[in-house]
Amino acid sequence: MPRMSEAEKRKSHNKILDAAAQMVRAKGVEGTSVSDVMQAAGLTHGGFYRHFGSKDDLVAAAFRTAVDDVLSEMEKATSLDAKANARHDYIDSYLSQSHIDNRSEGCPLAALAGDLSRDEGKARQEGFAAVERVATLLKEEPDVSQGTALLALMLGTVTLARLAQTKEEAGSVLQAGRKGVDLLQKNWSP
Amino acid sequence: MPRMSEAEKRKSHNKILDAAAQMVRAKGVEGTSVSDVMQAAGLTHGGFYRHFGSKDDLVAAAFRTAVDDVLSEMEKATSLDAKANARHDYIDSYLSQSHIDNRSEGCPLAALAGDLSRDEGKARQEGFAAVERVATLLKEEPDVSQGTALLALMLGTVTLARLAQTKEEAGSVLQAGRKGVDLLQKNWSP
DNA sequence: CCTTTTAGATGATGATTGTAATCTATAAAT
DNA sequence: ATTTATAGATTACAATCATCATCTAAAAGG
Repeated sequence: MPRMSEAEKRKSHNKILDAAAQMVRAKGVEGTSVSDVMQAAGLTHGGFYRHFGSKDDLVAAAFRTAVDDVLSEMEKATSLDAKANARHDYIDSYLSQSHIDNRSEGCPLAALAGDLSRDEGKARQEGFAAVERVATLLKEEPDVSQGTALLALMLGTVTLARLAQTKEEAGSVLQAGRKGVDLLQKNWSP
Repeated sequence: MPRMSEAEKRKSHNKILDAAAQMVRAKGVEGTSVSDVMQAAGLTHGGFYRHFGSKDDLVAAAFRTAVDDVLSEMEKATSLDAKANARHDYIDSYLSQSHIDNRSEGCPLAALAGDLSRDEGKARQEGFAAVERVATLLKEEPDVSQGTALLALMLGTVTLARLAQTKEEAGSVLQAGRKGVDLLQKNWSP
C-alpha cells in the first residue's frame, strides 16, 4: 500500500498529533502508549518512528498542539476590549464543571503539569513555555506575575476539584477558586 | 529464614510505607514499581502481598502516610497563637526553593494530585480527604473556602515552579504565588 | 511439644511496553 | 523510464511490570 504522498504524510502526522494531544490529557503521559495513539490515529504502530524520534518527542509536540488549541480563541483578540472579554471567557470556562469532566480537551497544564515536571526532556521545556504564554495572556496589570498567580490558582483549583468524589464537592472547590481569582484581579497592584 | 515475629512484621510494614511515601512523591505512581519499593525497604518483591492487597492499596496508604508526615508539625499546635505560627511556617516552607527541589519529602498533593485524579480507586479518595484536611488547617476565616483557595494557589505555584528550567524562573513563580497568598489572606472576607 | 500458620525469598506468568528490522509498493528525484 | 527514497504494515526484541505459586523456617497457638 505505501508509500503515501507528502500531503498524506502531513495528514497522518496531524492525526497522530491530535490523537496524542487528547489521549495524553485524558490518561497521562505514562498511561498513553505509542501504539494506542497510532491506533487512535487510524494507523499501526510500525510507522511511528517515521514521524517522531521518540515518545518524549511526541509528548512534547502533542503538548504544544494542545496548548495552541486551547489558546487559539484567546490569541485571536487584538483590541484591548476583545482581550478583556477573551480573558473573562477563558476564566469562566476554566473554572467550570465541564472543564473538570472534560480532561481530554481541557487545559494541558492542568492535565499534565505534574507529569511534565518529572520529565527531563523536551516535554518539560514545552511545559514551562506554556506557563509563560498563558500567564502573559491572563495578566491585567503590567506585571506578568499577576498572570502567573492567576494561572497557579486556576490550575490548582481544577486539580483539586478533579479529586472530588461528587459534583457538589467539586462545585465548592470551584467556587472557592473563583472567589480567589476575583480577589487577585481586584487587589493586585496596591 | 522467615517467619518473623509480629513486631518485626510491623517494622517491615512501616519500612515499606515510608519507602513508598518517598518514592511515589519523587517518581509518580506509574514511575514507582512494587519491586523498587520493596528493595528500598530492604526486602524482596515476593513478600509484598503479605502486606498490601494491591499496588493501589499501597499507593493509597503511602499517600496517607505522607500527608500525616507533612501535617504532623501543624497539627501539634493547640492554642490560637501556635496555630497561626504553624500556618505561617507551613506557607513559608511550602513556597520555598527547597520545596521545589525536594519532591520526595514535600507536599504529597503537590507531587501527586495530577496522578491521583486519574485514579479510580482508593488513592483518589485519599487525595480528596487530604484536600479537606489541609484546607481546614490553612483557613483563617470561619469559611473553609479560604483554606481551599490558599491550598489551590500554593499547590499551583509549586507545580508551575517545578516546570521551570532555572532557579531564577522558579523564584519568580514562587514570588508571584507568595504575593497572591498574602492578598488572599488580607482580603478574603469583605 | 507438636501442629498450624505465615513472613519473606525465589522464581514464574502473562501482559504491556518502547524501539528496531524487514518488507512492500509507490512517490519523488534523476 | 529508471532509480532511489520512504510511509506504513507486520513482526520481532528485550525490558519492565503486577501478581501468583511454591518453598522455607520459624513464630503462634494449642
